[in-house]
Amino acid sequence: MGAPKQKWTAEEEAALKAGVVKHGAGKWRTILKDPEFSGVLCLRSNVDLKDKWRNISVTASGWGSREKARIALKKSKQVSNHDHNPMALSTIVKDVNDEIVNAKPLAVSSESLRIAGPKGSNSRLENLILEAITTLEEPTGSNKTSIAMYIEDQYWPPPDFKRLLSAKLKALTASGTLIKVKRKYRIAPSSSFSVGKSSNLSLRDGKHRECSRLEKDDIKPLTKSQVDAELARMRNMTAQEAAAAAAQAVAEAEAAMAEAEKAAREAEAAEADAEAAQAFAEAAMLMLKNRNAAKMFLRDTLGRILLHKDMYWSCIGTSTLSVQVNVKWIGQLFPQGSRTYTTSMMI
DNA sequence: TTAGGGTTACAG
DNA sequence: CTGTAACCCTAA
Repeated sequence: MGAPKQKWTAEEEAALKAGVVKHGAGKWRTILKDPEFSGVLCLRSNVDLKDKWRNISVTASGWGSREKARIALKKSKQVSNHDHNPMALSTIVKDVNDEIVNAKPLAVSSESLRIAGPKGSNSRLENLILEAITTLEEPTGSNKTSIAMYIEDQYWPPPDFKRLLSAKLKALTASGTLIKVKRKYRIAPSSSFSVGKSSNLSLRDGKHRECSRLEKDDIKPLTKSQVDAELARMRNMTAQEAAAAAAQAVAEAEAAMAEAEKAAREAEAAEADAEAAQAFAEAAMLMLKNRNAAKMFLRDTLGRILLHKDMYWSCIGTSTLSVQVNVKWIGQLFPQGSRTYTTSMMI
């Protein structure tokens, strides 16, 4: 009953090889998460990568470990390479790697879009579909075209993707994961995906660990303390470093907002998270205010820089900074679909 | 998560 | 029917 066999495209195979060159064979999960490859390999799981690599190794060398047992019974006619060598690929692959990077430098993808599925066992495509429907937030559900457009926008699916999508949508509807009404798909209420309970959105490791639990009680101090730390560090920075730090701050905001988005799915938490977003805007403002170099940074870039699709840093006149956070994710509670928080400050 | 054995779909 | 590639199962 499974989905039809999904043959590997040349692009996927090239991406896999490039990934192995970059991270090493066996680091399948790492390769999959690498933004450089995640677009092309969006429909593949780590196990898929592993299996495909095994196939490649077998056919390329005629000597894969899987083949060893069988080869004894079989032909001895192959005159080619003697020892097992995925390495032979590495030189070839290096070029392929570059090709891919140049062909489509996937915009260093926003982590916020990556929503971890409820379980790892779901196929990649299934997760993408759920992610699309969730993100699109269409009240009556999303039709196949919308879902396809979302996925194509975020990733780099193979040519036959549409067909696979149709098959998968059908299967998910049949299994009750999705509900189909008038050619539009919604996530079934019972699906654990829509109830952001145990899903763990993986933030960049280390210092952000505190972000991974955003409860209404600790979110505010958390955001501020983060920024305070940034502030302390920025005291001795050059203009460029300050600019980088500002960008970093936005990245952290993005991560925080991604977390908030998840929490916001529970109606009660939504308002608290909105406050958190505003708190962050204020804290970020403080950071910029206390740093002259940040002022230069803003001026150099014409006074208005889009740092994030939902966060704007503006320069009003020559002495006032404004931070604007557009909170879309509480659209379920607010009919207009979004709410904007703005704070301004003299610098 | 990964490695490796097993199973299934598909092409020739 | 046979071989191969994709997919599944599960121990570690």
